[in-house]
Amino acid sequence: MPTNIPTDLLRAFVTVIDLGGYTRAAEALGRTQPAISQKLRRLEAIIGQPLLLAEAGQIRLTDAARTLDTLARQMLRINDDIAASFADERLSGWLRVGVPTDFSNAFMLQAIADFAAAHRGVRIEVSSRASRDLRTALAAEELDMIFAIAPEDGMPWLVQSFRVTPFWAISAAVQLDPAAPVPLLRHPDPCEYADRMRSALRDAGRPWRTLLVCNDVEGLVAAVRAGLGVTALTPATLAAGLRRADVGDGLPPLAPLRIGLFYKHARLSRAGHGLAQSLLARLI
Amino acid sequence: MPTNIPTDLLRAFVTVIDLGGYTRAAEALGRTQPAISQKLRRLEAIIGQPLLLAEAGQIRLTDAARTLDTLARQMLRINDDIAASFADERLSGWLRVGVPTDFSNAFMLQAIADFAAAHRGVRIEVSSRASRDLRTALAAEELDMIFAIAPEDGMPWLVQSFRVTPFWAISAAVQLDPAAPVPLLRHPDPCEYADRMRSALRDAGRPWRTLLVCNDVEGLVAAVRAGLGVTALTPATLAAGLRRADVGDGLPPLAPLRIGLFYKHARLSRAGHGLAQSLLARLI
DNA sequence: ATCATTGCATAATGGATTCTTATGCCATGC
DNA sequence: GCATGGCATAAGAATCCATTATGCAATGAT
Repeated sequence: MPTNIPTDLLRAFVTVIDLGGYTRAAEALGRTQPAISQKLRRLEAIIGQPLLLAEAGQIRLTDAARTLDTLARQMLRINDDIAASFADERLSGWLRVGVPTDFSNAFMLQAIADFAAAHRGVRIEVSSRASRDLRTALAAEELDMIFAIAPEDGMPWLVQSFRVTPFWAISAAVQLDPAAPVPLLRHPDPCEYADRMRSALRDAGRPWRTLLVCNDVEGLVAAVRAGLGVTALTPATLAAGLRRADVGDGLPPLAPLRIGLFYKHARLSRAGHGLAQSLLARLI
Repeated sequence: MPTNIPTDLLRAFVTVIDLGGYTRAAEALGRTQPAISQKLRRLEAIIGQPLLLAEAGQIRLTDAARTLDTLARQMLRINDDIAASFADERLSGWLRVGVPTDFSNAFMLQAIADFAAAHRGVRIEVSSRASRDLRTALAAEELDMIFAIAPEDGMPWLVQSFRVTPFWAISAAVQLDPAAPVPLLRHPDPCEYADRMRSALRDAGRPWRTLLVCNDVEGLVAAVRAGLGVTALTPATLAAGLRRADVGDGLPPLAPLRIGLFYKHARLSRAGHGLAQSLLARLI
């Protein structure tokens, strides 16, 4: 007989974190402040460890709380999926979505566009920046929902993550000279893909030369297609005229990275949950 | 303010399905039969639709119930993950795990072996069969937990699924003759990979010839390495001496398939949940 | 330094929820 | 025709949970 963790306790937990206080969480959830206090206490009793430390007007998370935070958000996402599956209401609202520059590709935009087409009442504003800027923007509530690279050691507001393995892309018409340094085309630093290309080459003892630094993926793809050099792409960004390159071309495999969906449950509208569900269904 | 779906209602729901009756579910959950009845009624009130129809000693699921079943199991899996995260107990027991023949590769076995090494009290018996046989075995409770190909139209006991995109593998030393029929190495029918290879070739108007039919992946890989022909592999099964082949080699892309983890919540021990969690963390 | 303010904890009460016991109903099978 | 197994329903009892009222600690302003 497994332990059932009441959903409303988890909801209270993440709401307190999202809104930074018991009193504000109580307002948002339509309860009084002592009710939230008791919910947190009951949750701590179930978990068997303290979770939130009230400290100088700030909420501090224990280690257990950080672990629970990620899992609780996953569980609430499914809860909201269930609710949405049977609600059958017209979604509407205004959503500010952030995607990393190196992932703002046709695939993601297509998925968002499809959702927007299916829910005409939802206005979506997509903003494309570096992952770390996206996380700052989510914290500051300038964005409602972001996809960003997820640090392996965890980070607040992570709802779901999935692995993406980048690979080398080269023009279909070109063979790499194994004697010459690898001609690298990449995004400007800081960039997870650039990091992975360099560390893979470094580990393999293969020299390289950066030939082009370009902000958007389309530019890199065009340059690769023109035969200028190689870059790291993902299955979603591999375009016509390009092929994967691998050990056969003298290029070492690239380490996988982890993309995460982040949002604050207490801040996201039903339309936001709908979009999250729709995107994750296509991504996983 | 979103709807919180009480975890215990979902637990009752899947337990009734898993054990095929209210009375048996009541025993398993340590409640009386009317308590389970009422839980189900409350869940139906939240969902807004009838879920289970008692019919001739059998439980029949409505369409809504089938939808809910998958999501409820996902939510309970996370619930049990949370419980396991803070329980910190020695796992022990006996687990019968099923993996599809075309997925019983080193990667999966390694992951299972790692878990077994970390939890010495758990004895694991891995059984490798065709996906459809695995599902029958799960239904008959000859297996506790299976990975199997998930039909797109849903199927009972699906807890989590993820996409796998197969690709063509060819010996690194060989070029395919574009004029000749594609030399196919494959598993015996029924096989999802074989289906995908044939339908991709058929759609592309490319003729093929089956050169070898072999039950296990290792045999196919050896044959591909020897230069006999091509087969469909996944990232986890791609071995040394092999390379991906793609449109550049005259081979059309293969359709992705969906692998699912299936188990009956009411039947799976804590050790089983631990293994599920451990495997999914490495797969997603 | 003092006092008001903000924010969480705690106690006690009332109400709502949910379990149990008791019982009824409807199949199926002998 | 009657017993049996299995779910539904009703009513009482126990539990759970939210509220009001109040206390306490920390912060910040005068």
